[in-house]
Amino acid sequence: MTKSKLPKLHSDFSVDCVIFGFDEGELKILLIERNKAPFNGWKAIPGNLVQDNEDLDEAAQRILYELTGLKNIFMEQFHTFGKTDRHPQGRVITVAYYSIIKRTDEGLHPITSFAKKALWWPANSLPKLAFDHHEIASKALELIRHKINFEPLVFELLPSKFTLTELQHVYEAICEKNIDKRNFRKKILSYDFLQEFAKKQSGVSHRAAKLYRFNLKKYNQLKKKGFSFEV
Amino acid sequence: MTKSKLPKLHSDFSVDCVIFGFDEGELKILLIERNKAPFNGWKAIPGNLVQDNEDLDEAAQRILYELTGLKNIFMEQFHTFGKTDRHPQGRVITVAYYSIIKRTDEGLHPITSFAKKALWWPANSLPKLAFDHHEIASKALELIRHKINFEPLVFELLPSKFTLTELQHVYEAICEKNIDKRNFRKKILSYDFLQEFAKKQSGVSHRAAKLYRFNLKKYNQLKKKGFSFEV
DNA sequence: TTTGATAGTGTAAATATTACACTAAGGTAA
DNA sequence: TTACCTTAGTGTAATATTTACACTATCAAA
Repeated sequence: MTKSKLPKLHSDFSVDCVIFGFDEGELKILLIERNKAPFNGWKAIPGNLVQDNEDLDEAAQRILYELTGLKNIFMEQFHTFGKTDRHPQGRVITVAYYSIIKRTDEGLHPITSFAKKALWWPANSLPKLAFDHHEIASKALELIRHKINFEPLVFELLPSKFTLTELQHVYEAICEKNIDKRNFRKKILSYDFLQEFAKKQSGVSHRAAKLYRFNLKKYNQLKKKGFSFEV
Repeated sequence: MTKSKLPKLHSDFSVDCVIFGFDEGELKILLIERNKAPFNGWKAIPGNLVQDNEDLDEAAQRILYELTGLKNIFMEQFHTFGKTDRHPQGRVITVAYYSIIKRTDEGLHPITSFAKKALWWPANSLPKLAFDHHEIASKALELIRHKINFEPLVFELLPSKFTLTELQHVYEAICEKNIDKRNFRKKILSYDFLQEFAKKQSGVSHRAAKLYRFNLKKYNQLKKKGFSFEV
């Protein structure tokens, strides 16, 4: 059998995008309300079939945009879900992606009619979800709870200027534990990848806190030298 | 549109199994020699198409067995590779699994004619491989180099009775670094999940070393308490 | 000018990590 | 039977990291 006579193979598979944000002191997950069978009207993780000419990463970008309006979100693949009965229309496996972003409500609306709307939901109390999306969301949550201790994910959740207390609160909310304020500050500042702004916080009715930004360049330099981030 | 009238979806996708073993002081990877187009005669990671009625994990078990004769190997999914042009016959994504096992040559032979033979190859100097299997193998290697520091993978590579020196050598070979003997022993024994046998090593022409075994139960107890393994 | 709220800071004790070199045991060969 | 070769097995002091813990500083609003 020569190469050119081999039978053509065809596949249907999907990607699902688990997007986390942080707001009102808690971790949120981005859901859509489906506008299409199966599971019409159900809440779901934004996801859809991959096109034939599309790499998986590209598909994730396109699909997230079409269903939620969010663009240029860096997502990383974390698991592929493939139970035989996970999709009522046949054998469809799905490659799940995750990302962590600064929560925004601007431009948060579906571009196609596939979804009725897009909405943020508390990650700790998921509603009933379409397909096996509960399993997918849970696995993503577990993953970021672990990763947050070794990678600078939290800075994706915060605005570009933040106070150390805000930073600490994000850690505490996601890991569900209390952290000693002095030790936290000592440690995070010792890494030397946070940069102080000249201007302080304003508009608060108490002593204004210093504002910081995350210096990715410095972080990467440190990382290259074998430095290991841990909170 | 009601659920029952939805179009049937069909998929072709594969799994690939990256299996690591340890022998002659170095890490080995299990390859097959393909006996089928495309890439007839090439070396490849054992892998094949998933059947419609098969979960991914089951498929990995079946395919590894058919291509290499190995049975009941616990494998874990680690990444899905999905470039549009990765398969000459069309759009086929592949879910890659990895495992780490005690190297064996008994029963190491293909069950089906899909593979000419199965063989161990040094993981650090991969030959030319079919498809994108070089990328898959490299990613798996990177993964286990990282995981070995946080999970008790090494005990999968060793016989059930081993000496501390043997254990140390596995770490040194995989991480490509030297470890201080006294510090290594102090640390690994302090975790208290190694159990000493009454009988010592035999058949060596020097002082016989104590034999140990890995106590998974104890390890899991410690892990539950929030203990974190690190070498 | 007092009050309330959060920012910001230091130290001592405990623990973990590192660097480092000799003696012990057992088999082999002279 | 002794000397020797090879690998097993062990301890300590110096340094670095982690933990626990409580008060003063600043600012705005009342």
